[in-house]
Amino acid sequence: MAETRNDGALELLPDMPSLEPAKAAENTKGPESAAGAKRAKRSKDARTLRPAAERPVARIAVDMPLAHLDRPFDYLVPERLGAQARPGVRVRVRFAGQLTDGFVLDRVDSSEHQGRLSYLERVVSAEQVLTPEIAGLARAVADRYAGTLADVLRLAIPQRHAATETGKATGDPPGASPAQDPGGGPPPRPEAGPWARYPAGPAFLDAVAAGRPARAAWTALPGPTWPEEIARAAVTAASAGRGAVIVVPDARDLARVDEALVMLGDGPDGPDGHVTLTADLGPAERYRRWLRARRGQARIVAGTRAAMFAPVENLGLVVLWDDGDDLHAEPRAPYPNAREVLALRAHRAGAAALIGGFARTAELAQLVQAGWARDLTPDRAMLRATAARVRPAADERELGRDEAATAARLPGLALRTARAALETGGPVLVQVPRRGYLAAIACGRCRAQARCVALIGGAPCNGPLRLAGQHATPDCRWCGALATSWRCAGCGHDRLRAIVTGATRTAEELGRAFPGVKVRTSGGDLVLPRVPDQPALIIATPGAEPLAGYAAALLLDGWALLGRPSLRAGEEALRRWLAAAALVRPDGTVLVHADQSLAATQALIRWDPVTFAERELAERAELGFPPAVRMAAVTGEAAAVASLLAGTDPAFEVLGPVPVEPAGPEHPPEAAPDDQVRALIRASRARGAELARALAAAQAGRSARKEGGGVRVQLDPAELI
DNA sequence: TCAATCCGTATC
DNA sequence: ATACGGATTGAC
Repeated sequence: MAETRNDGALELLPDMPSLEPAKAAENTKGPESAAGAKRAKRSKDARTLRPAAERPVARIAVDMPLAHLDRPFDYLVPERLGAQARPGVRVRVRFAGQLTDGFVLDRVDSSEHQGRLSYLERVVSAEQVLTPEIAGLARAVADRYAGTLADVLRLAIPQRHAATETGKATGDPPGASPAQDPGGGPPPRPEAGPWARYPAGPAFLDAVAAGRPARAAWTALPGPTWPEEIARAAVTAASAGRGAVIVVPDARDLARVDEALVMLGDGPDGPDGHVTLTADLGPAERYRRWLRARRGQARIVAGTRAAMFAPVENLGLVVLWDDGDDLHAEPRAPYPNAREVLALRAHRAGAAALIGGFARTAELAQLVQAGWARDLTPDRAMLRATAARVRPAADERELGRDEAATAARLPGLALRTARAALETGGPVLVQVPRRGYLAAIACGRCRAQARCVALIGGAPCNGPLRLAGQHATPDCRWCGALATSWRCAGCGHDRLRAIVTGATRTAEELGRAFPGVKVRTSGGDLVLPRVPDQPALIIATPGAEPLAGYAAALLLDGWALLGRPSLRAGEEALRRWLAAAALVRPDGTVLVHADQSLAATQALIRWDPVTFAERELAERAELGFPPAVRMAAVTGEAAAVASLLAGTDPAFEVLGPVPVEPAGPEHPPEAAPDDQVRALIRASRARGAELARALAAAQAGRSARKEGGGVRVQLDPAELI
């Protein structure tokens, strides 16, 4: 594999002649130092070891987090490891005198390196865990995000579990059952199933079956069929002898995709079957499943975020469900997003891509606008037949201005809608943005928000108070202190009123409004997977909605979703609403409690996420925000950020730096350490790669000069404002 | 004159 | 990050 990279980082390094290690031998009688040991080891190696006859040089990706050392290093392969040290295996090498982990990227005839090469210390295992495809992808992801290959490889390759490699620990001899033969003859036309409901659905499946790299920006029809649609696409790829990678936001979605794959006859762990990967598997099980994919025993890998790097053989399709979910953003450096990684991966591998959900992100709209992906969306007639009717709960009480009044009671229309739906015999979903009882409370007289007066280091904590139940004592969301005998700091009043009503309180109120109707809550620690299609009120926080065929959904407190101080507030609100509305039967009703003049509300009423995303993209272009442009966030101590900015091309537009979130009413002070600043750097999309390269070079320079203070570089961070 | 310490540079 | 080599200090 050709491990080339754009060498912005290397240009900063002085081109020093290598040291001749010859004089090392003279010094060996010195004190027993590590250095002496290293020299002794090296010269002993040189005397006793011979390089392998075939391709004696191994190019190694060393597990070294330093930005200026992010390049392959060459080692000699000793004769005894000649057969084992194949590309992709884990090795131990002596690097700067230390034994370090690494991967063999390639075996070559000779090295460009001027100095003398060390020998590989040992091959950890013969398993070729780093495939050429993943090695290339990891390099591309590191470059895209101004990060290091070592960081990406740590995300991509699970920890080794030695016993699992031999199969002894699992009692699961690989390849024990006979494999069905996928080859032979032209691919039969795949059965479209639910894809027949999309104008471009059958054509997309045909392309996957034929191995063409069709790339679809998918808007899923409401209802429970999306897992089957994903499974059909994946099975189509597998039947054509290609691999498929499916990434979903969480374990719940994964269970549904898993179920759909089984339903289509793709048994888990079976030959040519699929495996599922989640973060909560133990190291042994995780490695076992991952190895099944790597060894070509499972053509389909479905999993959460980290599965985006799963090494399936002969990749033919990548699938990403609900690409707007923030769980798709990796929180560890270099902070890659599953959508970007899978798009990059499909592009590099010549694989098809199926990316989307009920909603559409501005990022996916951008991929369509750029011509990279094509719309895979239902037509209006099919939508009308499938989606529930959405109505706004126009609110007489000045939405948003008097938050307390808005949150305190349910709109009358919502109660009437729920009552009518319950009479049809189905469950009613009530989506409430916040969990708990009262998530925020205020003085009953002057309406100032109730805040914590506990002293922390001499200063009042000032955190927001909440109420865990009707008769509970208010406690602080930041420090947890109980506010016994609370009194308003402003006016001295001692009665509280609600500002933000949570799911628990809503459940309580609905229970009173509908005596005799079963009320259940789902959210937080207790998520109900599914509820029966019987009259009941199901109160859920966004993302925790139990599966059911709901007769109605009430989407409450939309202002709380839309009012968040985020660039993506509208997009996120629509995404959560559509996810809930998609669970409602076609003849059911959805009531959205939000200002109907807002674009997100309109998009829900018309069930038109595509136009909304296009408009969102146009607005971001006007504001100069991603994905219309490429943006980097640089965070750290003021001096460190300044030095990094000094090391990047002054031609890029720099916003800031500004102090990071001065401890404000929204976040506890600990979340924003003093002296942290953040700068944003903006580049046109055309210069995006250049920006990443410049930032990587600046990081390399800082690392080479051992400048202190970490600087976090994030490209296109999810939350800009 | 020798060793202890600091700096700069390289890490195959 | 270490780990070196060479320069620089400081005490005999």
